[in-house]
Order: sequence, then structure tokens, then C-alpha cells
Amino acid sequence: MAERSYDPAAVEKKWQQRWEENKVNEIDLGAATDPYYVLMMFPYPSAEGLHVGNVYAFTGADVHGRHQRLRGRDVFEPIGFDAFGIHSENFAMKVNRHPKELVPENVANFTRQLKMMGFMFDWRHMVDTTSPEYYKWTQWVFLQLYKAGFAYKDVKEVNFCPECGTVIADEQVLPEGTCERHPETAVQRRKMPCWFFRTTAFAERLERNLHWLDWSEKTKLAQLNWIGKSTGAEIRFAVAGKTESIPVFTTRPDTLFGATYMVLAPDHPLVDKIADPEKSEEIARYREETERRREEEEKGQAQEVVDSDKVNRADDTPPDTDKTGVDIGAHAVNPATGEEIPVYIADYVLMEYGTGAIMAVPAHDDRDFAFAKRFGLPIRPVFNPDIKAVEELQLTSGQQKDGLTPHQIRQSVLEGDLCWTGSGNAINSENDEVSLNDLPVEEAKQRIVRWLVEKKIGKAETTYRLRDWGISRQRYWGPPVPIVYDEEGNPYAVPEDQLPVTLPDVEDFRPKGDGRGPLANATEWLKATLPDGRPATRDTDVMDNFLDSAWYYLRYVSANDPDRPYDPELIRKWLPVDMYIGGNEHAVLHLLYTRFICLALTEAGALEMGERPEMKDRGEPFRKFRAHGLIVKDGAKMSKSKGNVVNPDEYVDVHGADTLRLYLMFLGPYLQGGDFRDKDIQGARRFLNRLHSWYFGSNQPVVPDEELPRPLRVKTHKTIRKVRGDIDQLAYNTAIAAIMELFNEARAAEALSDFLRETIVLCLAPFAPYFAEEIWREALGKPESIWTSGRYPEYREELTVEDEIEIAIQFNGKVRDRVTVAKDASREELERAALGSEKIRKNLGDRDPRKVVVVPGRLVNVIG
RNA sequence: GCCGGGAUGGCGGAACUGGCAGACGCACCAGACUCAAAAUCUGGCGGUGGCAACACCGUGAGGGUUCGAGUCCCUCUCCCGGCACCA
Repeated sequence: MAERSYDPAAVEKKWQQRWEENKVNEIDLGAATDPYYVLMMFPYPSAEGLHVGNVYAFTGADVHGRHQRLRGRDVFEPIGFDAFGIHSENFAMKVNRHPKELVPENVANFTRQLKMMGFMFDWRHMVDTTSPEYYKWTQWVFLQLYKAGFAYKDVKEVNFCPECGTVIADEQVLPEGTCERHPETAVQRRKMPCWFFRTTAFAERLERNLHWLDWSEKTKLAQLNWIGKSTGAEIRFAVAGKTESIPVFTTRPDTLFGATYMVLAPDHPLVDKIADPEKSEEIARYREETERRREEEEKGQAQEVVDSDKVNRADDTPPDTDKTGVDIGAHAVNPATGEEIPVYIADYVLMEYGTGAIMAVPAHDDRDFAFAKRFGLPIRPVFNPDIKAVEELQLTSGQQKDGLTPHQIRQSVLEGDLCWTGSGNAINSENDEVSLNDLPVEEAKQRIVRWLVEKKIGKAETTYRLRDWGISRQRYWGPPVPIVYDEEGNPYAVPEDQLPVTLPDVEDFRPKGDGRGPLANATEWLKATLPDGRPATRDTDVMDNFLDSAWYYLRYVSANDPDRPYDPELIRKWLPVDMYIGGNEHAVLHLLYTRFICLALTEAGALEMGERPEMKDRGEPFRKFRAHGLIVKDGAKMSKSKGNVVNPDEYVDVHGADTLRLYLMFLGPYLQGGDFRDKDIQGARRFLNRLHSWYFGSNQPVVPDEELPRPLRVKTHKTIRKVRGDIDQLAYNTAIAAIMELFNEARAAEALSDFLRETIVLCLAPFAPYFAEEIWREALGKPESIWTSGRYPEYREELTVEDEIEIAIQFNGKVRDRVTVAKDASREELERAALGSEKIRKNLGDRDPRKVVVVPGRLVNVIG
């Protein structure tokens, strides 16, 4: 075969065409016998085109999918476009064009680039969230949740720009706290009616399932953090002289005897009912102050972000002396002591969390302690600090607590001069009915909760930081909320057979000035009819972009089905997704909303995914999720302002997609990310060049595999094992290194075998799919595509070990010599070999070794 | 402040459950080819000393466990990410 040089452009163009002609990437979902669903986070098709970050993410997923395919599985690897939402809309406004025109252009460009990169997508399953055929079903999803009681309308605070006269999204608020379109106008917080999804109803399952899901740990951790589960108790405090009672949530019910006052959030509804009327002015003033302070704080934080890249937020935490609050002139009764205790409002208690009220135990809570000091409130210690814990605290944190010894610290706590939140035993905690004294924290908790339950004034309780998901956007570029209102303003679901509620083709999609979404101006479109014939008005909001992307992986299987969102049979067969790969920046929002939607649809009876043994909750959409790392350029983050954004087109033009893919997967551990360096991509290109000329021009004789020298065969089988294992773990960089090693040895070998030549190209194929096809067909002369006829080679266990191995001989832990021994040499043989070494004898002199450590297969360490 | 992740040659990065540190690649140096350069090929490439054999040092810093530590334990420094008055 004549040697010819590697021309990536020609190779890639040829196979891209032929694959399309021969439908190599098309899959029959119904007929597949061994389904494997590989999913990657679908992109928002920006005007700039595919970012190298997308390419990195997609390549990693594609390598995984192609590897599975070579191992004989029926791999479904779909793609789509997340083209609704604020990004598209903002960009459209900026360039003064309609998003409706821009999206198809961007999608076309993305499609070109995605095809160019050689991803194994079955384009027949492509979805576009902005097409009515898609968002019809997004609205359907809303209706399923609405019918099941998981969607409701409420009033919530949102960002409002007075200049635009409309609500804007968090993402549109500049760091300075001003509107991005009016940088000199401060954004206000206003209460607006919005639709909410009841994510909190699933808080427990969302939390619990994280403990067994096979997801990247850091992703699960971020979600756990966000969901913020905490267990404790709810306790009702009677208000002296009133019928009302104040429920509080606490994680430390065991400190109940030490509760010496209470605090309500300033906006707690009970405040007006129980406060001394004489205090109302003071309360009103405090509420205003709180509001103002919060706004300033938001701005201040924003300002710091502007001032410096690295803000030391530690300074932000308000010093303890900053605690503010107002005595509202009411008294509550501590149910354990029977004492009347004062009730305050203070901004350190938040209405959004727990019950919006706390029992304050200054002796054992830092914040309560600071507040009590400030307002001169009694501090009653009810736990005797565990002295070991005190010592340890000093040791680990290095803090000297004002230079006190552990015993002095304990003494201070007992005198109410220090706050102790660690372990210890209860004291001063006894009444006629219950005593916690001497009990450690956990036991005291159980004891007091039992008593509270008996007295019917409390119970064990779990709260979550997670809040319901507000999905209304007073915007244009999204799916309209499928709700209509009668003249009294009562909501009615749009009947499913009337979907989609089409986004009207308005000329001006910009927000007007009346505080409602642009849809409010589509006068004709607004008119609707109720099922009973009465006139109705449409909801003028569109739904959050995160809803579009919360169910797209379900639509992929039935992308073109006009009659239903998804085929239940295909869903049972293909879902949950086997492997989902994406960026960890979506750890909380997208991935959490997605899990919620799936759980809620399942609960609503609108979805039933297949059974998988390890999936303990049938409503979870992803069996595995892996967060890939981030890619930087020359050690710095890529950003438009720095002008160091890598455009994949440039590199594909010069080197081809295969080289770019190979390089991206080689530059660092996929799950950790890495550094893109222009010079280094040369290495990947050179490797392919060398391979190409070797496959087409090597004049090494080809012999039956058994006739190859054993070390080369061993290397081959070891490589197969390593590459397979590494790809399974997404350790792509080391897999590629192993292939390079094998190739380096093969190229230097006396002779080759067909098995060896096929092995190298099959191992490489997931990384460089076009290149591999070229070699497979043109150099190896195979009649069919590697992607339909290729099978990942099997390694033979007995061929992964050398007959003879080299082991190290150490003297006192330092390598002094090496000897070659049979692979299964006994301990005695090894010891003899070691002691026979001249170097060891020299080191040992005429002494006898004190000890000889033998590690079969590895080394011998002679201690002299 | 809390919770995660990290620190290994000139550079990106390897190293299974403690067992030959630096795989693979980039850069660099030398040689071959060339009128020359590029490309390609061959060899070298952690530091110090030595003609060499070899010796000593070396995985952010300091201590510890062990026959043996990049890997395990303790303390500290710095970098990256998330959360933050969450009761």
C-alpha cells in the first residue's frame, strides 16, 4: 500500500457524508435489544457558536457512548437545543432583531459545528424547545402538575426595574444591583403574582435519594447543601394573656430549659396580633429599617464583587454587636420552666425558614448569645461542656478563647459568660414532669421530644431550606402559561386538546411599561373562551427556561410524535438515562428541577420509567451523572473580555475534529478539567500523523498473533484492559496515554499481527471516530463501517502477565539493584535472589541482614 | 466562618488496596536527513557532585506511623469551587 499523508479535512468530510448516507448513527429505539441511553446537557444555541467548553463536554459524553457501542450495546445519543429563555431574548434585544429570526440561524450554525465534531447523534431525534411541537408538551407538563396539585399561584417578591416597568430575572440584575438595560437604575423588589411548583412537597425524596444515587459526589453535595435538611422539633409557646401560640422550629429542643426569650421575624404575621399596641410605631420603624438595610446590603455585596475579583466575604458576616431588634411588649411562656419570657422581633430571624420564629437559648447559640448580650437578656446555661470537646476545640481551631484554659472556658460557660454549642451533659433542666439532667445532647433531645408530644405542645420535625420553584416570567421568549382567567380572575387550565397555547407573533417583544409581560399587549391573543363559553383572558406570563430543559430527555425518545409527549413503551425501555454528563454549574438548578419534574410527573401518574435494580425510587431520571471539569486557556479562565475564548472552528480547520477531540480528552483528567494550550495540540496531531503513516506505510511483516514476542502480546492485552477500564471511569487522558505506549512499542517491533493492528485502532476509535473509520476501511480493508462491524477487542487474562518480571532489590528501603525473576517466584527464591545481589552484599558487608521483607511480584527489602 | 477539591520536573499531567516517583505528551538539547529551514526520524532530558561507576537530595511546609509514605495520621501555608445570621 502506498504511503500517503493524513489529510483530516478530506477524511472527515468523506466519512461524515458516508455515515449519513448509510444511516450509521440512526437507531431503531423500538427494535434495540440492549438499550443504553447517553445524555449530555443540551446547549443554548448562542450567536457565537459552539464554545470549546461545549465541545469538551460533548466529546467526553460521545467517547463514552461510542465505547459502549463498540462493546455491542444499542446506544441512544440524542441532541437538541435549549433556545428559549433570557439569553436568547437579551441577545435579540441587543442586536435589535427578533429571537424568532435569530434562533434558526444559530441552530443552523450549531448543527453544522456539531456534525463537524463527529458526535454520534441520531439527528432524527433532535428537539428544539422553541418549536410549538415541543412547547406544546412543556405546557402539558405544567398541566399535569397543576392537576396533581403540584402547581399553584401565589404572590412573591421579584426583581422589578422601574425604568423598564417590568420584572426582570436575577440574571439580568447587574452586580451593582441595577438593571442591565438601565445601569443607573436600581432594581426594586416587588411582590408579584407568580406560578409556583411545589418542590418542597418532594424535599424529603429529593434529599433521601441523593444518598444512593450514582452521581458525582460534588454534585450531590451541592444539592444536599441547597436542600438544607435539618432535623429537630417544632415547639409551640403559649403567649401570656392571649389565645395565640408561637410555633418555633429548633434543632436543639434539648436546650428548651435555657430558652430565655423568643424572636419572631420582623414580618411574622403573629407580630401584629400579640404585640403591645403601644409598640406598633417602633415595630413599624424597625420593619422599615430592616427593609432598607437589606437592600443596602445587597447593593454593598454587589459593589464588592465589582471592586475586586477576590472578595473576602468573611468580613461580611455582621459582627455580633450588630444585632438589632425590638421588644414587642409581649410575653411567651417557656413550657418547660413555666417562666414568662419576652418576645422580640429581629432581622436575624428569617420568615422564609422554619416557622419564622425561634426560641432563643443564648447560652448555647452564638447568635442568641450576641443578641442577649446586646439587650441585656438573661443567659441560662443548661449544658455542662464536655471537657474533652473543649480541649479538642482549642486544638483544632487553634483559637485560645482569650487565653483561657479548658477548665476556665467551662467555668465561663457555666457562668453565662461564654456560649457553648458543642457536646456536654444537661444541667438545670428539670421540672415536675421531666428531667434531662446529666443526659448527653442526643438523649436529652429524645427525652424532651417525648415529653413535648405527651403534653401535645410539640413534635419531632424536619425542615428544609429548599423553597418552591417560581416559574412565571414576565417575558416574551418562552412557552406561555397554559392558564386562562374568568372575569373574577379565577384560573382555569387550558384543555389539553387546545394545546399549544402558541406564543403570539408580536412585532415588539420588548417589555412595555405596565409591569406585565409583553404578552399583555397582544390584545387579540389575550382573548380566550372558558369551557362553558364565557369569555376569558390568558395568563400573560411565560414559563421559566428551566422548565423547558427539565423534561427534554423524555421527549428525545419520541421527538416527532405529534400525539403524545412520549411513548410510554419507549420510556419504560430507555429511561432512566444510563449516563448523564454535564457541567457542575447546573448542580443545583437544572439537575434539581429535573429530578423534581420527573418525581412529580411520576407521582401524577403521567410518567412511568423502566425498572432498574439499583434505582430505589422509580421517579429518578438519571442512573449516573458525572460532572466534567472545567477547561481553561493557558491557565486562565476563558472570557470574552479577555479575548482568550477558544473557537473550535479554528482548530478543526487546521487539524481536524479528531485531533481536537483527542487533544481535549488528553489534556487532563476529564472529571477535573484542564488547560488548553495551543502548542500541546500539536502532540495529538503528530500522534495521528504517525499512526496514519504507520497503518498505510509500515513494512513490518505481519505474522499470526501467536508468533509475536510475548512481551508485545502482553502489552497489547494489558492495554485493552486498561483502556476499557479507564474509559468506563472517564479517565480518558490515561487511556490515550496507554494507547500511545502500545503504539510506540508496536512501531518498534520486529513484526506485527492483524490483532495488534486492529486493537490499536479500535481502542482509539471513540476518541477519533473519523480517523478510526479511515484506517478500518482503507488501511485494514474492512468491508463495513467500524461503527457497525467493529467490536472492542477482548483481552485474555493469562496474556496480561509477563513470564518474567523485574523486581526491585532494596537495601534499607533504597533501591540498589534489580533482578529478573519468574513471575511466580516464591518468597524463598526472591530472598535468595536479593541476597545474591552483589550490590546488596557490598552494602551488607560481612554482617547478616537483620530482616528481609519480601513482597512477591514487587520487591525485596533487605534491612541491614 | 462552614463544607468540598487541590498543591508532584521548565509545562500539562501519570503512579492499583502504602512497594522501583515523574508514564504519556509539550517544550528544550544533541545527532541524522537537507544547500538551508520546516517537517520527519534517532537519542537525551528532576536537582547537586563526579570522566565514570556511583552517591546524596527530591512529590507545598513541619512532625508522626512503617522495613518502606506522593499515597495513612496530626499541625500549618497557599490556590480553586459551593454555602453562609438556616434556628
